[in-house]
Amino acid sequence: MTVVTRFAPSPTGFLHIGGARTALFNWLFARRHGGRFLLRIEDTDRRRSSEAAVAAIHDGLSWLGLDWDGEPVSQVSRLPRHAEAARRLLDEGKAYRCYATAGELAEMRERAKAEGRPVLYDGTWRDRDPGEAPAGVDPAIRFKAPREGETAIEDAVQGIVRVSNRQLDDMVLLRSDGTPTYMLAVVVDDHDMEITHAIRGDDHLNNAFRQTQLFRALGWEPPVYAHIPLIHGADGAKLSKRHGALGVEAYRELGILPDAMVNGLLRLGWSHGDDEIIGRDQAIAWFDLDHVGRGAARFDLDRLMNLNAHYLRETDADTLVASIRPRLEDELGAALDDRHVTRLTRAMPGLKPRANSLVALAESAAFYVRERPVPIDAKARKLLGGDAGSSLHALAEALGAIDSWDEDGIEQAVRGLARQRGVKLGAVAQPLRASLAGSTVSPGIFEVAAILGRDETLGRVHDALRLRDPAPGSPEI
RNA sequence: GACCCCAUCGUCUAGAGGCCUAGGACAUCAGCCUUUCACGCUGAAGACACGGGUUCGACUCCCGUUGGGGUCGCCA
Repeated sequence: MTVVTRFAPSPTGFLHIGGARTALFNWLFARRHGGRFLLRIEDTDRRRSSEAAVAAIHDGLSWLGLDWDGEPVSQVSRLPRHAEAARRLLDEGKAYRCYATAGELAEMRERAKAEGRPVLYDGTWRDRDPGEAPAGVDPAIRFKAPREGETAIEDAVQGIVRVSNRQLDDMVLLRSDGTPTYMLAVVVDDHDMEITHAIRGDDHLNNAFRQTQLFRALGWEPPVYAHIPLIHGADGAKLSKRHGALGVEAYRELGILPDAMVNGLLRLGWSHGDDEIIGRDQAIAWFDLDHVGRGAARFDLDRLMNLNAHYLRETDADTLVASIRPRLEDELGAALDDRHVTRLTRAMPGLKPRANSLVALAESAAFYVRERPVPIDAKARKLLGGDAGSSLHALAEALGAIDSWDEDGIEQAVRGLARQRGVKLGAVAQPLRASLAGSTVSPGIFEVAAILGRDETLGRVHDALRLRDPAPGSPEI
């Protein structure tokens, strides 16, 4: 039997991390078993569905690298099929027409609530003579659910879960306007798409009972259900759009790498012993339903950032430069040329271990490609004050005398200078850093100078000197 | 309210009756490394919600309590 899973979001907003994780688990499970992973857009509620949301879901999945098999299925397109199933049930006496109005239903619920009974449809039209149907009212089609006994599901994550049939009422299959409800549509589509495993959020656990009944009534076998716990917000409540939940694109904006996101989402609810860093291929090889946790988890940005830092370090320089290029050009307001790109590429090994996101990486890389004079921040200016002047003069001289402009040569020159002046290395290295990076923080300063090149380095040192002692008439920096 | 699910450090988790003096990771703190900041390394602090059983022995099994979450739509 080929494993077939599906991700079935309703297109009412962006793809948030809960949905992303559900998609990931389904994708992983399908890939693990060499099966198919399908995408189905549950858009039977036309009023709340939007094309933009469908696009956002596609974008989100693509960004995460969760490729689906075949064309996405739009649930509305299958309306005739759904109606057909409802009609069949009607013909077989397993469903009936219900003429209750919205008002009557609301009243019914009020009453049940007041009397402390379960809030369920009371089945008024279940056995009522259709001849009593009020004129001019379009009926909804309801499922004739079993009233005795219980319904059980064997959930791959939750174990056996059973509920008394008295807790389940006659759900609507077809609305009075003839459109199918979610319950009917999922069952028919899961069957037609030959879904073998339905991995979805815990919030669907209760639906599984009704869906199982429907499957049986239609003479079909339900898929294996696996209800995974919801991801909660920092306050422990359900993650929802109105709850400040972020879409995956928000994490992309934050400079998170897809691999880090996938790893982070994976570890939220699934584990493999003490392993924390689990790459995509490893995840496919290892993923199973047995190790999905049963308790709800909260999403922790710190952990994600740590993972992101790891994957950042694993990424090669060219890819990284390409990734931060748009941000950099945006920041600089100018296009980068080949010289800049070469510089950045050489700088990546030094920059990578200091960044935990593409945003941070771009920020820390900016000084490499800024035009002179580079802006000097407040802390760096302090380093350039006091007696840094003579150090800088001496530095300019020593650097100017270097034969081979490489990291070793520069280090020798600068260390030699410090020794010669009887000061600690920091006394000359820090002013140099401030001049070159415009900041008190940067990769190793010999490396920075080597990558910047002799002319740029000396130019920036002289800029710093000018900043200290502006020559008459020269512009303030 | 009814029904369903869940419950290990602040957070994510390992743990399938003795391997637990409860392990790992993030975060926190201290130290090392060091030209800055990171990275890295070393160490510290930090949890089995509570109460009953079952058992020679419970984090692990059962029951209850408490707490949290979910669902009760002609939404999905």
